[in-house]
Amino acid sequence: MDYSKKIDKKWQARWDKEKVFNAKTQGDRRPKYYCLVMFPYPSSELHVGHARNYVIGDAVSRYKRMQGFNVLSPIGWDAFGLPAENQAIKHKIHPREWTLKNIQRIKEQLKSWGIGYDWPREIATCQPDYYKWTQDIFLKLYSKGLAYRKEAQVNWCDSCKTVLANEQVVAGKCERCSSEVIQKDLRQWFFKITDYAQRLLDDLSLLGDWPERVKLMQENWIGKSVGVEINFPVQDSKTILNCFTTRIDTIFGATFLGLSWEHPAIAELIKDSPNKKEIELFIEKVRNQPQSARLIDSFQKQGVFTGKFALNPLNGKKTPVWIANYILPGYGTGAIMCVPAHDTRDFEFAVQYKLDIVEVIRAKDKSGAPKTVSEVYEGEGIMVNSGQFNGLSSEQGKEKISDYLQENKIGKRAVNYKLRDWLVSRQRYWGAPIPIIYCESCGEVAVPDKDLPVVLPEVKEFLPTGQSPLTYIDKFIKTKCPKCGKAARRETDTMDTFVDSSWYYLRYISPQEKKTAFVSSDVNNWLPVDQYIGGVEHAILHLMYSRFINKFLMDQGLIDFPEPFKKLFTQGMIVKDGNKMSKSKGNVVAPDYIIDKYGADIMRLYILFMGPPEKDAEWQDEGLGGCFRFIQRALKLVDMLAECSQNSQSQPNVQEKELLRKIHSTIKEVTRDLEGNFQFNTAVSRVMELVNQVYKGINQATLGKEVLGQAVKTVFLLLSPFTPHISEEVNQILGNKESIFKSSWPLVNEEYLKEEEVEIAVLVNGKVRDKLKIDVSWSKQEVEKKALSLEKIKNALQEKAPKKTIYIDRKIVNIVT
RNA sequence: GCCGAGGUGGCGGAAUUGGCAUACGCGUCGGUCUCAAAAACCGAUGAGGGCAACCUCAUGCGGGUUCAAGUCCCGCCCUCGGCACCA
Repeated sequence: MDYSKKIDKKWQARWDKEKVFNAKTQGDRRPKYYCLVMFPYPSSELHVGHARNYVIGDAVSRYKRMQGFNVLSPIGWDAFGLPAENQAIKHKIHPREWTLKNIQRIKEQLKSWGIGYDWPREIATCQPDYYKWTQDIFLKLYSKGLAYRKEAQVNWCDSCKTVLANEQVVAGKCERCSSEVIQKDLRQWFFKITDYAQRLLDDLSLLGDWPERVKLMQENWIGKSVGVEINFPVQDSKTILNCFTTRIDTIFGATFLGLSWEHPAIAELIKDSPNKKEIELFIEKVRNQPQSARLIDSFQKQGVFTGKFALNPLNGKKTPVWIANYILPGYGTGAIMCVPAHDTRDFEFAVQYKLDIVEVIRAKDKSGAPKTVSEVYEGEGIMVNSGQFNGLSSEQGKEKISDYLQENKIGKRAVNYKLRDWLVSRQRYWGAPIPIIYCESCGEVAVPDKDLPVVLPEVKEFLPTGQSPLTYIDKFIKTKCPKCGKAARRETDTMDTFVDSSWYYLRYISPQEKKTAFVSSDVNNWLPVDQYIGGVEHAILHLMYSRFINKFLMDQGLIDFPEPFKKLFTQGMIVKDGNKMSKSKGNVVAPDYIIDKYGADIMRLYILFMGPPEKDAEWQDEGLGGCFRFIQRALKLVDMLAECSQNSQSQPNVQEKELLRKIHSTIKEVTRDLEGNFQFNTAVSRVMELVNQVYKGINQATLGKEVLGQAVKTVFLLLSPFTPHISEEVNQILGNKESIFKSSWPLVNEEYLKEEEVEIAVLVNGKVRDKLKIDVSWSKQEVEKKALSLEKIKNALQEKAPKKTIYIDRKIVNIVT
C-alpha cells in the first residue's frame, strides 16, 4: 500500500464525524486524563518548532486514550496582546482581523497535521464571552485588596509605549522588542502576588513531576532571604534608618550605612547640608541611568556622603550615612548596613571612598582585614572584634544578636523576597479593559457584575502613544458612577495578556457557561491538569502567574486544588543552522512543503524521532527521508502479509519464536518509553528494529502468515500515536471496522519473553574475549567450565590460573587472573 | 559572580542505571537493477595496525574506587540556559 495525502484527509474527516476527540466531561466511567498544550499565540502561522509542541501533546493524548483514559485535549487562542497588535499595526489592519485571520490559518495547519482536539471547546481570550470572566477575576482580586493601584517607579518600554511587568524585562530590555527599558513614575495597577510568595515557594514541593530546572528558576525568581531589620538612629535627627540584613553576625563590622537614591529619609537628612545641591545632582544622575547600564561588569560604584552619622545600636559607634548607586530602592528597606570586610560590593565602595574596613568574621585559613577584593571573606566563621559576641560562630551569633535586637526593641527578624507585585495595566488597545470606574465623589468604583463585560470598543487608531487608545473614545470613557449615578469616567488601560492566560485551562471544562467563569464542581473533577506541555520560556511568567491565580481561586473556595498543573513537560526548541527559527534570520522551516511531499505522518514521526523531546534539536531535511523510507518499508509488510500463503505450523519455528519475543519486548519497551518521560525518539527506534527483524525473517522465507500478521498489527498499533493516519488505514486493511483509537494499547505476553538460550560475553580481566551461548538453567560452575574451555579464552589466559570468576546472570562472565 | 543542564563516530543520538560502548536514523563507500541517472533494494562503515586469525586505543582532560566505569568519587577545561549589585 502507498501513503498519500488522501489518507490524511480521509481519516481527519472520520475522526471529526465519529467525535473521537470529543470528551464527555460528565458521565464517563473511564478515569479522566487532562492533556493540555500551551495554547498558541496567533501572531503568525506555525512552523515546525511550534509543531513539536502539538505533535507531542497529540501523541500523549492518543496514547492515553488507547490506555483506556477519558482524555480531554482542548485548544484555544491566546489572542490578546502586544505581538498581535504590533503585527496588525505593521500590516495596517485591525488587530482583531489580523488575529482572526491567523487563528483561521493555524487551525487549518493543526487540522492538516491530524492533531486531535476537542474543537467544540475552542476558546479565544479576545472574545467578550471569555474576557468577561477575565474581568470578573480581576474584580474578585480587587474586592480582596489584591488588585490595587499605586504610584511607583515602573518599567516603561518607549518603543511599545507601555509599562511592563518585572518578568517581561530581560537584562534591562523589553522582552518583546528588545529596546531599552526605562524607569518612570506612574500610577499603575498591580496584582499582589507577593502575598503568595511563601506559598508559591512552599508548594513547589508538591510538583514532583515538574522539571527540576523550572522549579529552581521559580525558586530563584521568588528569591527568599531570611534575616533581620535593625534600627540605626541618626545623630542630631529624629530619623531612624531601618536596614535589612541577612548577616547580622557582621554588625560590628558595619563601618557605613548605604541608602538607595530613592530612600524617603534623604530629604530630611540633607535639608541643612551645605552640599545639598551636589547630593541632589548625584541622585538625579543615578535616577536617569538606564537599567541595562547596571548589568555590565564595568559598572562603577558611586556614592555621596550625606554629612550625617548614624549610631550602631550594638556598640554605639558613629557610622557615616552614604547614598550609593548600587543599593536597590525596591528591595528590603532600601537601606543597608555596609560591612566592607565581608562583602565585596561594600569593600569596593569603601576602598573608593576611603572608609574603614574592620574584620569581624574569622575564617579558618584567613585573618586580618582584606586588602584586595579577592581577600574579602563572605562566608561564615568565628566572630571577632564583636564585643560580647566574640568567639561565637556566625550561626550562633545570628541567633543571639537577633534575640538581643528583639529584646531591646531595636530590630526584629524579617524575611524578604525578590518577587515584586505583578504590574498588570497596559497602555495599549488590544487587551481586556480593566473594569474600574472613577467617580469624582465616590473615587475608584468596581464595575458591577451585571455590567460585565466592559466591551473593548472599536477604534480607528490604535497606534501606541503612551496613552491607551481608549483615552480618545468619549463614548467609552463617559459613563455613570454605579454607586451615586453621577457622571464618571472609565479606566482606559487594558490588562496584560498574561492575565488572560493565567486561568484559561479552567474555562475549557465548560467553555459555554454563561453564569460563571467556570463550574466549580466540574473543574474540581477535571483538574489539576494531568499533563501540561509547552516551552521552557514560560518557566517563570505564565507558570508562576497561573499558580498564583489558582491559589487565589482556591482561597475563594471556588476550586479545591492548590496547584493547576500536576505534571509539566517542557519541550526543547527546534533550531535551524544552530539558530532559533525566525523570519528575520530567514531560517524558518514551514511545514506545508513537508505535508505536500511526504504527508503529515512523516513530519510527525520525524519531529518525534529527531532527538530527546526535552532538548533542543537541529532540523535536518534529510531526516525526513529516513522516516519516509521506514514507513515505506513498514507498509510493504502489509502487502507481503496479504500475499503470504505460508500457513503457520501449530508450533512456531525458531525464527517465529524469535520474532514473537521481539514483538513483545518491543511492546514492553515502547510502553516504558512513553510512560517514562516521553522518550519518543527511542520508542520509534525500537519499532524500526522490530520492522528490521521482520524483514530478516521474510528474507529467509521462514515466517508464517499468523506470526507475520501479529508483527504487522503490533508495528502499526505502536506507531499509531505518532503516525495516526497511516495506522488507521492499515488497521482498516487488516479488517477492523472501528477507529484504532477506540482499540486498546497492546499488552505484553511475558510467556514470549522467556528465553531458554542466551548469548553472554566472556571476559578475561574485564576485556571481552569471546561470546558464549548458554542454557539459562546452567549454574555458575557450568558456565565457568564452558567459558574456560573456549579456545580464545585459553589463549587470553596464557596458562595463568583464574583467581576468581564473576558471573552476572545472563549477561557476562568475567575471569580474573 | 551565583544557580542549573550538558560534553559519546563525519552528523542527530542509544546504552535496561556499575555489566558486551557506539542501538536506531542520517551521511559516506561498495554492489544489484538501468543505455544512463534517480528511486528502490542488499552489504560495509569509531580510529590505528596486520595478508590473516587477531591486536591496540577510544565516551572533554587528569587522577581514584572496582573483577568491571560513558555511568560512582576527587580535581580541572569547555559549551549552552537562567538570574544578575536582592545586602
